[in-house]
Amino acid sequence: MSDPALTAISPSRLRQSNEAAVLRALHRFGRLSRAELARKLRLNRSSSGHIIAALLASGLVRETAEERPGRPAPPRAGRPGIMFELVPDAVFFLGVEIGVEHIATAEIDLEARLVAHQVEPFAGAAVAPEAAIGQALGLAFRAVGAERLGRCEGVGVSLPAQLDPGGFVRVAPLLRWREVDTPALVRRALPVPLPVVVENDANSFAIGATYGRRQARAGVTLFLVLETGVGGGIVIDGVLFRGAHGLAGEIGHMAVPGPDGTMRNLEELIGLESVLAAFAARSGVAAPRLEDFLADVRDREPGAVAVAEDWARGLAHALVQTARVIDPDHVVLGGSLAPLYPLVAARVSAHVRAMQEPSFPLPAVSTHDAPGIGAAFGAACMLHQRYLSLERQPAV
Amino acid sequence: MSDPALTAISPSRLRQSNEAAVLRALHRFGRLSRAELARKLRLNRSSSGHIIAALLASGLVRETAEERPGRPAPPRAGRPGIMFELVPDAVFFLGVEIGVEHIATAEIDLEARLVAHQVEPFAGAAVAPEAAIGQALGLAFRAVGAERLGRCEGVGVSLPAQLDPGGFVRVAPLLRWREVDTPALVRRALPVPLPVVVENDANSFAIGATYGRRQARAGVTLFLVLETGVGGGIVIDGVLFRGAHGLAGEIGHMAVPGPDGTMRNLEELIGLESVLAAFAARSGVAAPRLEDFLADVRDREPGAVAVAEDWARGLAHALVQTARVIDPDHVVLGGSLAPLYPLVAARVSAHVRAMQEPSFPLPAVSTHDAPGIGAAFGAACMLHQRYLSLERQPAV
DNA sequence: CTGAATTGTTGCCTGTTGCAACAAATCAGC
DNA sequence: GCTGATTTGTTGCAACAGGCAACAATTCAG
Repeated sequence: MSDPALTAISPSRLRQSNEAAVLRALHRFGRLSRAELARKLRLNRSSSGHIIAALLASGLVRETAEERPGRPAPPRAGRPGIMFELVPDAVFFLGVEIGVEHIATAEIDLEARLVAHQVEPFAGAAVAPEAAIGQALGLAFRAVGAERLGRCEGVGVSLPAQLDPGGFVRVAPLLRWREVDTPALVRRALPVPLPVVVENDANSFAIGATYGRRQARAGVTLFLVLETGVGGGIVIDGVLFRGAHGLAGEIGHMAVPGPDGTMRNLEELIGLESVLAAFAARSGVAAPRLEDFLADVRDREPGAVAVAEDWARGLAHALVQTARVIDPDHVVLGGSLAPLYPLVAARVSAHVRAMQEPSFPLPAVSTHDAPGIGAAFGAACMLHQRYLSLERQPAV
Repeated sequence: MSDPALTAISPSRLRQSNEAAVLRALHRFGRLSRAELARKLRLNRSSSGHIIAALLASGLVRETAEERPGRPAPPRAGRPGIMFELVPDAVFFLGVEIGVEHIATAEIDLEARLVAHQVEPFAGAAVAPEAAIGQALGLAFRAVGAERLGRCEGVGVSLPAQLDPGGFVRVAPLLRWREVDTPALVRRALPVPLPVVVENDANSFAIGATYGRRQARAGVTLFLVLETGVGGGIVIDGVLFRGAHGLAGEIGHMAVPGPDGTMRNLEELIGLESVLAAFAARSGVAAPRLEDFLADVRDREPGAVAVAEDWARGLAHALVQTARVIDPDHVVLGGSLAPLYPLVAARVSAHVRAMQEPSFPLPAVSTHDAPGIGAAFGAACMLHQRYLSLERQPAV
């Protein structure tokens, strides 16, 4: 309700905001001295000293004893600074992914590094929202001892659903949910009050992939999750762009001309099921597995190569159409079909170049090998990001 | 260079930021008392009193004498508040558009209302950058008396060019510019040092159209400029989204299936020249004017209607593809072809609905009647927005 | 060993907001 | 018309943040 741009800052919020800025800087640069912090944040050395003292007292930051082995500190005149770093296990964040076939959980520390994860089979469409959330949170908190509970600073939930900005589920066809006040259910299922974020699975994946790669934090990055469906998320300068209805980047149903020239849905063209079906038709294998297809492409079997070529053209078309709209500088491919990309990268590039005028700047395409818990990891990252943003509020 | 998210706040910046928040609130709500301001900005009444006192002293704000006639203030217990409002002519902002065929200027006041504008013919492609900028700024400042010069708080320049984030022109084919350090040229041509912003014409138009309509400030809005070319800009929560290379929303070269099913460039399909050419072919008129075409569509002449139907399908396709990527809640059409939209709105909607699954949320489409100075107005608005943002810096 | 450079600390200062109390101004009800 | 309730604006004081300048501590270069 209250527009953040229309909120004034009070001195206490100012301190909170500056402490968060120090935490962000430490997260980004690893270890810094008071003087370096003062320079980076445009503070006085005395002020950064005060802030460091407060963060030391709260246990979020500590002095680093040993020098980093990799960089032996170039000799410089002057008194050497005392380096500080985040205390990784001072706090932690949980993420859970409620999928159609499995539940995944992830725990990350203050440095946003994965410290624990679990995957468990799950009959998504057969479980009611309340039970599903209870099961997922139960799995996540089971691994957390009672003595560590107080150090949890937030829980993120990822769902294959269309969500409004507050996390309310409008409709989740794959789970057969409809009009579910997920945040309320999550809060009720929590052992202690905690900040909660509920987000779409593709968007969660996008944030998680951003957190995993430093260079993607600046600029505009499009993340695509290539499974049977094709999901997507957009991250702008490290912040998730949801769109008006949380559907930004969801290009799975984008219309793309198929090999025969007729318009098709993108995921009918480059989705996992369609690709395997096309491979089956061309190779004669009855129910091929993805690995078989990838192996055949690697071995340049003509049938597989033809299917891969169609895939490359479809992907290229989607990339070009998307680039025209959001002008990204990075595209990151994830999901189980992502390993196909390196095998046909040259073909994709050729198609892209053929469709664009030469002066048009092209995004760099890369793949992200998610270990199957990408969405849960990303959901946890959303709370890490929030914790390091101005609002380190007590609870929601 | 310095990441804004990594900059701490000092008490003096805090005050500046809170003063700007008061100005933004007054711009948005028109007139407010100290107590109302304190509630909206979550400040103490005493603090808002101090801030108002400072703004009164600087002449940016004044007491409003008479009650607003429209709303006769509902009777309420308690001492009535003293209302304040912006002083419109305390400062002003200039915008200039350097086009291919004309130069336009706009002057807006502190309330972002247009107070003066000019248009002058101009041989864009035949004038060197330095001379073009000199001519445009000369026209803009000629209307400003020497005694008002000190109240100018910024100049925006709009160009049909691809620009990097700093306003440096990479290439402007229509003007035949290449690698031009426009901000430097503008600063050199200014009579006094002033904040300067240089922006693409479609992006300028987008910001200007946002400023003109209140409800568009929140959410995601796509603006399309329909001329011979089709330009575009995206505004997210009132802030221009440029993309990685300033090309976000530039969907003119998006591939769209034409009436015969083959893929075509969007602007070859729905651009002004193509539409008039198709109309000429169908109607037999040699060199039809746009008004003739619109009149024929209105009169339901079969040839014109057929052309309009193709246009509607092309536009619908572009809208659907774009909606899949950025998920906007508003689409605003501008440019000389915009008046065609209301005549075929039902057809566009029908095509859009046919291409989307029913659950997909559709953006509301509307038209914006730019008086020919949309880009210049928008360029000025960018400086207004900047003035009301935290950074009210002395000059650049 | 000396000088230059850099860091961290320490008082003191300025400036901003928050708080509480109070006077002023209005409405509702008797 | 008067009283009480309510809201507003003002005022003095307190709390607290960061800036500044000076100083001691520590290191390197010559």
